[in-house]
Amino acid sequence: MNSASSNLTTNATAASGAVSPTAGSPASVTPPAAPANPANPLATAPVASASPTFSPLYQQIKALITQSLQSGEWKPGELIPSEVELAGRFKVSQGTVRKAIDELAAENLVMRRQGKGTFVSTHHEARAHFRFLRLVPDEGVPHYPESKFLEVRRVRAPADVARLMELKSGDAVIFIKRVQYFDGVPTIVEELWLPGLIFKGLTAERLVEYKGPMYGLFETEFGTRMIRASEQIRAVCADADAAQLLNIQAGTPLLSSERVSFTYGDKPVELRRGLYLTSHHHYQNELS
Amino acid sequence: MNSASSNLTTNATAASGAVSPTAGSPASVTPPAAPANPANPLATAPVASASPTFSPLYQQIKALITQSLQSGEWKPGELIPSEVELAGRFKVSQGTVRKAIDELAAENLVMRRQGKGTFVSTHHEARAHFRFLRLVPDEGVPHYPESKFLEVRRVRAPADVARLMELKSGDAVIFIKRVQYFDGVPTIVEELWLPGLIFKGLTAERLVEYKGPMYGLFETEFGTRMIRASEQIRAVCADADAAQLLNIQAGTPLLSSERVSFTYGDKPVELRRGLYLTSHHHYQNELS
DNA sequence: AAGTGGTCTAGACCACTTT
DNA sequence: AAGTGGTCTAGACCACTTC
Repeated sequence: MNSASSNLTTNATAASGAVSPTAGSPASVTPPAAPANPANPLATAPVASASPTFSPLYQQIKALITQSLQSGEWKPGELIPSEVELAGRFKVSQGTVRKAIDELAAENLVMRRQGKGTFVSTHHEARAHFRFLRLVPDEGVPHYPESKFLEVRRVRAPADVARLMELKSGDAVIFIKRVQYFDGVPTIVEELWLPGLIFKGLTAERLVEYKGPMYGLFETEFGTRMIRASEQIRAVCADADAAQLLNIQAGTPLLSSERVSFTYGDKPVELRRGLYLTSHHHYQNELS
Repeated sequence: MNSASSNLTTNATAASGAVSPTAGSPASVTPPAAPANPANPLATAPVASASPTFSPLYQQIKALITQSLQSGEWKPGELIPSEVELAGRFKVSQGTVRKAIDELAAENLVMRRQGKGTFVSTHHEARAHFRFLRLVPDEGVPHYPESKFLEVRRVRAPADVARLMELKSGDAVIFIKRVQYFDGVPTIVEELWLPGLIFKGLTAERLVEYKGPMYGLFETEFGTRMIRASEQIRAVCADADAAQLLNIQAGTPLLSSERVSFTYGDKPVELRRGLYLTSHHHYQNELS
């Protein structure tokens, strides 16, 4: 319909100059020299009252912007077009674009910076690092642990892993096992499962040479950005393996966390099972 | 200044008719018959550039509304005045009131319902119940546990409790100990500390006869509404006392949670220490 | 000075609820 | 029909950043 890629439902494609809802006169019905003709694009379709698939314009704009984020048109860390430009592209007002971006910012998909513009969020940022790392020291300031990788293998997904990641049992996955150290003290034993299809070229070497959070590497090297995660936490006893790796006695109570991380479209792209030693650290959570 | 109780800083008191920023012409500089003179109330004070205490109008409105919530002018569950009415009261546009309420809704202080109005949030709601209860069964739907109260006493605050609740060591506090049962199975042992001053009339009888979440009782009977909490989670071993109460062996790993809850103004009003049995339940957390 | 996001206003109309 | 919140527009000006 429109020159731009706009594809707004039901109403859309209106809003430019003079598009009448149904068969009304082009730009009439408005007071003489009044402020303006809103050219309201929310005009419902001819007979479509009780619209079944009603979606506000700004939600449609939000979806379009999200598509551009997902497709990589604007990459993590980059500047996205200004509100004015997006408004022009989508043929809506700046206020509508603003509301769409407001929600994206609330979901941490983009970050606004007054005077500079709106940027695609990235895991390469101090700010983002602690959004998914909730284990903090009882004393002192939170900081990032060091990793030591024990295993990186291509395997077939066990049934339970496949179920949580919405794969088929036996699908190719990458299995990673590592220990994390805070100030030299082993504190976390972690096992990760990643879809083999997406993380094809992931090797132990790349993991080792990469400094910083793994989500940063995933985002940069594999174009897969984690945007949300769901975590289940329990208390368990250290088994012999964990005890040895964490240099503690078997039977020591540990925090067990099972996390499924999602990328755009609520697609699960990581299963992470961790055991946390909470003698000098704790899992910090804000309820609001 | 104003007829209403408005007390907006720096700018305020403008916005009615024609108030010029400094010494400019009353209602000039605008195009001939243009839409309107916004009578912008954000006009900075005469020489106050780089304003030290700049606060947007809607933040000031938000603070005023929060005050009314805190003072009990509008009680939990009640309808607050409409956006139009508040706009009139504060002498600002509806859009500004809307933005203030948007933030209050995002913080769960109020709830908007299209066509009906904006309501003060309350803990007497299925929706709110699980905002602070994160322990859910591995199988089946989340539901609320039953309580059995073991102790309700007035005591003097130990040093560690006083510190976390911003009281003085030795201040009067109410101590509560209870066990919670899911489907008859003891699963949570909890100790609560409440400021004696606020919860003066709280007795075991009232706790026992009250059905539903304690935060509901606190809100209704003591006018204290919990709006936020900070939680620290660890894994520990069950001691003899917990083992007996939960009907498990001493040494069984348990989730330990220490929660400080806050009311308006970030004032701590509850310390809650819980031990959770996570054999058939888990602590559910969404990272976003 | 120009460009960006941030705030504020005013007015229109839509969707929903209640009378 | 009236009232409420929800969406959309248009325009003005402010605060911040960069050139």
